[in-house]
Amino acid sequence: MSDSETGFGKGCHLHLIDGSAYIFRAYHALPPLARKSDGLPVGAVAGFCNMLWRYLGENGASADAPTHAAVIFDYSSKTFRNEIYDLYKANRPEPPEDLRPQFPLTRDASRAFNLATIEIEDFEADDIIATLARQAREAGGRVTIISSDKDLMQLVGGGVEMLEPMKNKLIGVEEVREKFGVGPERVADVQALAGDSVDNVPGAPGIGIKTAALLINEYGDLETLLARAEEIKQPKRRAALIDNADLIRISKRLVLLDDKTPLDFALDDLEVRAPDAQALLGFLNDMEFRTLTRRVAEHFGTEPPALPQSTATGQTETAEAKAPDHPDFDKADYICIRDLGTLKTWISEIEEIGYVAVDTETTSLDEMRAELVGISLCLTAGRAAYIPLQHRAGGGDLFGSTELVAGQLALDDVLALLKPVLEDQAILKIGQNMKYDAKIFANLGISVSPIDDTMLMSYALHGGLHGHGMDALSDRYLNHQPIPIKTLLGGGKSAITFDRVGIDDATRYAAEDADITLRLWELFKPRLHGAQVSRVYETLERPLVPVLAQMERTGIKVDRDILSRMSNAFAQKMAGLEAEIHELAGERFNVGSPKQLGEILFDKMSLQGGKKGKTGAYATGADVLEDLAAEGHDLPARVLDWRQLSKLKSTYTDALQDHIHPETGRVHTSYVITGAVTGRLASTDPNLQNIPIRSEEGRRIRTAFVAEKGHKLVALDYSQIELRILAHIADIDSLKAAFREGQDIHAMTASEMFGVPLAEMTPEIRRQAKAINFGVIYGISGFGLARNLRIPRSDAQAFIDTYFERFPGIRAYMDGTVEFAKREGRVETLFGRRVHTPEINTKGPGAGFAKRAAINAPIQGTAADIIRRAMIRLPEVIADLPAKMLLQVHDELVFEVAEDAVEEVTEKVRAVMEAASEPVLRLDVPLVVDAGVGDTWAEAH
DNA sequence: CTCGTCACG
DNA sequence: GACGTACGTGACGAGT
Repeated sequence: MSDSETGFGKGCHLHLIDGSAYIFRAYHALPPLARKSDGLPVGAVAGFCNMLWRYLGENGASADAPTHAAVIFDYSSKTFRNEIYDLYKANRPEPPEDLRPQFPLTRDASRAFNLATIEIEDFEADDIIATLARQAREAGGRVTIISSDKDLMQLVGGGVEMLEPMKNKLIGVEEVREKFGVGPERVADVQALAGDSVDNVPGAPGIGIKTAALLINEYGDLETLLARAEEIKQPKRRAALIDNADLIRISKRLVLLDDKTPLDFALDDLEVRAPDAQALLGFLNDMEFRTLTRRVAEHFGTEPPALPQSTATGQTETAEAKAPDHPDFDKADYICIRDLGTLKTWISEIEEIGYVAVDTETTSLDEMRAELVGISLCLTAGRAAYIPLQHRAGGGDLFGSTELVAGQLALDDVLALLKPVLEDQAILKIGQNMKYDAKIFANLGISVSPIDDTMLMSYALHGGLHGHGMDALSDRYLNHQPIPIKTLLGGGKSAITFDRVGIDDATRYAAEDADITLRLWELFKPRLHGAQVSRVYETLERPLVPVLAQMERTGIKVDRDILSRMSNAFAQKMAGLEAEIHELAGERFNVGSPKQLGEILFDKMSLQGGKKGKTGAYATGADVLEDLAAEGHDLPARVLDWRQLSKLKSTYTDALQDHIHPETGRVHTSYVITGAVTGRLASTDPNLQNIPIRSEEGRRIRTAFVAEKGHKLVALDYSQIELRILAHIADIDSLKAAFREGQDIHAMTASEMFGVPLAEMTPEIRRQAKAINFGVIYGISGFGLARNLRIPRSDAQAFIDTYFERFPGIRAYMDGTVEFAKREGRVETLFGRRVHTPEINTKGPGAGFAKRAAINAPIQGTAADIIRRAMIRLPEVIADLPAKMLLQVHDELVFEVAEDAVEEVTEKVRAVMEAASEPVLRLDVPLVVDAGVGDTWAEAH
């Protein structure tokens, strides 16, 4: 330990930059970029250089500037940890091909910036960082580790802190505690227990960070815990620790950073040096980074060197222009409006500007039950206001006070002033998930229009890349973490509603939401055009908001008595089955527990079946039980019956009753526009898109969905829409002709493939062809088809080969789509909706998923776009008819129609649906819509 | 709070 | 050459 004999000491500040993490960040954050002159991939290098330049800019002037700094890299993926555990990081994908040649270039870049550049064979960057941090700490200096790697959190404390580079967030002991539930010195213990699937650290099965922290806090440290594992009360936990003690100890050695890495230099060698203009400019110029070269040249007051050739423009610009925004939220100017004068001033300003960001605070996420508590507005970034309206005193008497807090404007007065603004066609109302706010205002007789929605803008721009909730968007695009609602409302049983939140807290929270919304809007709005998704946003996303809001508020009538009677019947049958099952098993157990069932079947009765998956539990899915039942075992057959009833009862007949609105007597689902990456909607609370129909027993549940007296339910659905779209996209003449002639498409496929004339078609052959047709839409694989049809894999593969031979255009479509996705990172529907496929160029099973998803997305997505177009047109078409649109189930729309108008409505809706792709898109195949009418949904289908 | 299971298109 | 796979969802109970 002679390394403290250097000049580094008290007053010194060492920055340690995790170079490898920077590279991966840069690589994934930026579009692929190649050097113009020779095509060398340099996107990650460009991003890396930009980061370093920004880093130097931010730190050079700061009072807390580092005196010493180094960039540390991983030497290779193999380290001493592989000696301890050969599977360490074994499932880490290989770096992408176009990244590999950039690794040495990033070292060159780091040196060009005159930063000490360190990598050591056999040791991870983390170990080197740990060693340097220890040395600096022992010498009395301070250390800042610039990285987001959670492993490094072990090092925090005693003058060492971390800086999360993207969010610019400091991580100290408190933040580590927040993340791991223990202090930095025990982080490795928690990691050893919890394991890490990314690095393939085994840990203890069934124990995550939460449980691990709990145990470590109770027993002090890992060794004590392992020594006293017998004392643990929970049998599963106890067993997990005792059985895996060795693995846990190995895990600890894997996660524990080695702060004794042999180094052949001293801290003093890391002293910060100004970059050498010549060297840096030379390197940047070599890389042909035009913008950065110019910027750096300006900084040094020299001329940028001449480029190797004059054409080096284009892509480099776009890549380098993507510096994240850094709005300063600290300066935010938020007010609370408590008098009408101030409100009027704000309103005149809104009228002048012509737009405003709006957000409502309410007592519930369910718009049908929510009460308005307050409204926030934002005019310009940083300037926002909150209008408290219905805050109530918290605590108080046992029954919950209903007293309004003083100092709030009267709801009616405020709405009277705001209604003209919210309904003014010349004022754009901007929201995040506007459907919610629009429904709240609709409850109060206000029809908000026109609107913009930042959530939908993000969906159009970034579908497939990430979620579109406000927290995620703010974090990602504004580098700002909004106040979590949990800090105001608490969690779990003791959670309060927003009306019980203090007005000061509410103002900070609500005004911030409107502020963030406005900032996101300013950022996204101009990007829509550049990304060529303006039309998608304007014609497929935004106009859907009022349509869905109306459908959701209308709801569908559900007959409680029918459900209740079915629930009782199911309960009786289940009890009978349960008794039989216990009898067959020879003991009582919870039939609903896959774990207990697995043990009964495979341990006690020793039937054939294997362990599965990460948790080590037996698989007891329907396919497994069906196989066992087919072998003549009664118990699994009974369990299958029991499960069906259990599902129907708990998910449908019981749960649906709770969703019947007390006042309307109807069920009001909520559609999530951004719910599926393909453009499909998702339905929640309750999900009305998965009401049973395939089994006779389940189908009866649809008899509880009824029409109002004097009305009928009319259901219209697209016939084979996805196969028709496939025929069009892949341009398959024979399929297109079959659809034009109205043939049975599965029979026709079977006939083509197996050479059976249509007249001699058997149901079995047709069934197989049908499975293949579906498989094609899903991105077929021999394995998948074999499993679906329960035939040998070789047979399935032979089917697929025959299919592709007969329909070569389909294979061409698939290959072309995957090719496009690999090149562009996304696929598109026929209407231009973009679905990103970030995983497609990775190695490992993820790429397989991404490939099939890429094949499926244009088909499923185009179908979704078409029904969206129909839904958007329909309100106007049925406006003067006694008909309401109630539900959408992907390819089906359900209406409630006065009896005497059924025929007219059906034909008008059918016409709109069948022509929904036009005039933008003229399909080579007809779209056919089937219709059904009845008193209940079961009859209408 | 995650997993297995199963309902739909 | 092995691996692990049909696409897209949401809700429930069990178990921790």
